[in-house]
Order: sequence, then C-alpha cells, then structure tokens
Amino acid sequence: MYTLTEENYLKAIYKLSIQTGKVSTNQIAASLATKASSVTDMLRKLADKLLINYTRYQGVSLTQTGEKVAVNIIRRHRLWEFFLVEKLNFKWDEVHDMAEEMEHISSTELIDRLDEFMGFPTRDPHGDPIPDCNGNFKIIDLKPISAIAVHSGGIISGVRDHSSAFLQYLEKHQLTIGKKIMVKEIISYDNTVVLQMDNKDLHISRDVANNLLIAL
Amino acid sequence: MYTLTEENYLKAIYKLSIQTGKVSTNQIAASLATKASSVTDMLRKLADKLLINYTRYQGVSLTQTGEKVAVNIIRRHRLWEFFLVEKLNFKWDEVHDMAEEMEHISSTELIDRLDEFMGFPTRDPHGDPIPDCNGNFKIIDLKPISAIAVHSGGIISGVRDHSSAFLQYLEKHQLTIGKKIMVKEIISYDNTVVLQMDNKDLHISRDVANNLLIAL
DNA sequence: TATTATTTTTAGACAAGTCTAAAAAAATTA
DNA sequence: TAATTTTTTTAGACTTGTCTAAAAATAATA
Repeated sequence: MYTLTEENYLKAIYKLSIQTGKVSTNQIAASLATKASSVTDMLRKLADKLLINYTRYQGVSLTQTGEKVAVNIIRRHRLWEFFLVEKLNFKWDEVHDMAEEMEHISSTELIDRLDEFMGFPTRDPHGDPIPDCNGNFKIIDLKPISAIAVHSGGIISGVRDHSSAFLQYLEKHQLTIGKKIMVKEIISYDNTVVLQMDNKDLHISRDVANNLLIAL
Repeated sequence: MYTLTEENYLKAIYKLSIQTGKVSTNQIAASLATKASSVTDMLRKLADKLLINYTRYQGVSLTQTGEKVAVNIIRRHRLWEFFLVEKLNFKWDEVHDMAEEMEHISSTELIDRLDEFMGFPTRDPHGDPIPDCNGNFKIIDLKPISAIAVHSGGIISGVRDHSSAFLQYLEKHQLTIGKKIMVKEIISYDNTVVLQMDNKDLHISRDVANNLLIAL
C-alpha cells in the first residue's frame, strides 16, 4: 500500500506531532537523519496522496488517513517488540532495530492474529501503549521522575529515551517497568535524585530522572 | 547486507538452478515477472559482488557466497511459514505471500531464536526441508505420484505447485502431508490416477498427480 | 524598520531498479 | 553453410528517493 519510506515519514511525523503539534521540515530531517531538501520532496508526495496537510513554509500535520496509517505502523512495531521479548526472550534493549524492520510487514490479518496469539497485550516492553486493531489506545499521562515532588512516588511505567545504552543502565539497576519507587531527596548541588526502591537508596542523575517515567 | 531485489534474484536463481544447473536470463525474467533486459543489468551487479558466476550469453550459477545467501533466505522463508501455520493457525495455502515479505527481515539472531522457539522444525507446512542455522538440510528424493507404478504407494510428503488453488484442492480432498496413499489404477484414456486412501477411492487428474510428491 | 540569520524550497544531479526498442550473439532450420 | 528465429545484451529513458548548492521565505535582532 505504502512504500517503506512513506511509512517511515508518517511514523516520524506522528511521533513529532504528539509533542509539538505542527511539525517542521527540519525536525523531520533530524528525526530521519536525512536532509531538509529530501524532506520537502517527500512532503509534496505525501500531500498529493492526502496523507498530510502541507502548505510550504508552514509545517505539516497528518490527515485522518495519515494518522490512521501511522498508528497502525506503531501498533505493528510494538506488537513485534512484545513478541520478541515475551516469546523469543530478547532483552528490552535489543528489540528496537528488529521491530523497525518487522513493522513494515503489511498483512493486517497477520498482525491481528499475532495480537491474539499473545493475548492482546496493551503495553510493549518499554511501557508504551499498543493500539488495538481499530487504532484505539489509552494515552496515560506519565511524568518524568524529575517532575514529581520529594516524598512522593509511583510505579515505573515508561521511558522517554529508548536507546539501548539507557535501557541497559536501567536494567542494571533494576529500574524496570512495574517497579515502585519514591523520591527521597533531591540534592540541590547537581540535581541528583535519591530514590527509595526495594528498601534501598539509589542515586540517579538529573538526565536519568528526566527520561524515566512514572504513573502516580 | 543485501537489497530486497538482490535477495529475490538470488533466491530465484537458486531455485531454478536446482532443476536445471545453469540458469538463463529468460528463465530468471519469467520467474521474477520482469524483463530480460532488467535481468541482464542485475546479473552484472551480482557478478560484481561475487554472488554469481556470469559470462554474457552463457547463463549464470551461484558462487559459494551466493548460494549461502540464497539458502539463508529459504531458511527464513520456511521458518516463517512454519510459524504462521503452527503458531498463528493460518492454513497452508495462506502463508506464502506473508513469508515472502518476512524472509527479508535480516537478523540472524532473530531467526535462530524463532527456530528454537518452534523446536527446530525440519519441514515447512508444504513438506519442504528447512535448512538449519549452518545452511544444512537433507534433500529427500520425492517422486510425483504420476511417476510411480500401479499398486505401489507411499506417504504424501511434498508439492511441486505451491499455488493456493492447488493447495486448497488438496486440503479439500484430505490430500495432506503425512497421508498414506496407494495407486490403484491408471485410467489409460486420460491418465486419471485412482488412489486408495483411508480405504476409499479417489480419482485425481494427471496434473494433480504430477504435482503431488510422495516418499516411497 | 532594516539587516542578518535561519529555515525551507527549488534546481539540477545521482544511484538503484525498471522499461522499450534496437543491436548482437547464439541456436535452429533449411 | 546460409538464412531465420530465438535469446541476450546494449542504449537510452523513467521513477523513487536521495544529495549539494543556490535561491526564496520567514524569523530574529539591531
């Protein structure tokens, strides 16, 4: 239906527009590691196919069709990540690149059966929600640890940085999805956050606290 | 490592060379539904990459490297077919096109784990052998039903035609992998083959008998 | 507001893979 | 062996997606 490149553009635009609304050419170029001029070319093609709203110099947003396609790609990506971790025993930091390829397998029937095979999971291994076969999913409002008050806490429920370096760091310190944590103290000198978890103290940097999301 | 197109060419050349040794430009063109001129272009590229032996007008054969790549693609294809049938409950006539896409997922680690997950199967749903992680597999010499003598028989073990029309026909008449059959009679008028199976008689055409393979 | 800097777009070119039409080589037939 | 047919290759062009360099539009600053 859509080329691999088109799908990657739609996914990138979707992800960028969640945070920022309208998306700029340069943002897309950065996100896809390509040049602004290449992006402009592609934007015209996507607009011709009614997948994005685009007027030059004004940035882009997805049309309803475009969003549906993007959400579907994300559904496929997250279901394959779940499969790789739950069925093939990969670690959560190993699956991104593989799922990046697998998300382009086109059969809807296949992905729906895969969904069923795994018992209709609602979160992928990184805590991100998996859209159902109609594209519906709950956006839970998660907060980075750096944004909550001292003496409050919650359940680790997601990450903002999906790099394997970050995920490996978290794994090493047991900072995994589902863990209950409490912010004990913030050291004002360098904003180090002192967490209490499993009755032990753990110091994490501001950077880590910014990228680790909790549900209150 | 290799482009999708390169992989498809290597696979096609591999399959054609099993039957005929050296493969011609036109054979490849027919098998990939493309034009002879396109094939010539690609053959030069594959030869540059040392994947095939090619001198113009003389046909092609795979190099050792080329064969290794081709066998690996076939391994991936057949493992995914097995997965789709055994784990996701697809029927044997539904899986070809999906596997055709999935065979290009590149991770070796992924395919080896998938292999393990399914218990290292040795045959795909159509009876074709699945190469192991070193590319080894047994080529069992199967005979079409049309080639065996009256009153002899064997186990249905493979098909020569993988089209869904043919597979659906077989399914409908319970002519599935593993079934034991015996050739009772060949009607000389039109070469219809009368099979005995499950203590019942079944008439199949010469065409069907040609495409249904048995192990003696 | 005028100037400068940044962002975005256009113009022209390139690589991969495909095509049609025509030429060259090989195979077949007379 | 010569003529004809078939197969294969070459030549030139098109599409998709990319790039660099330069121009145009927008945003920021003086």
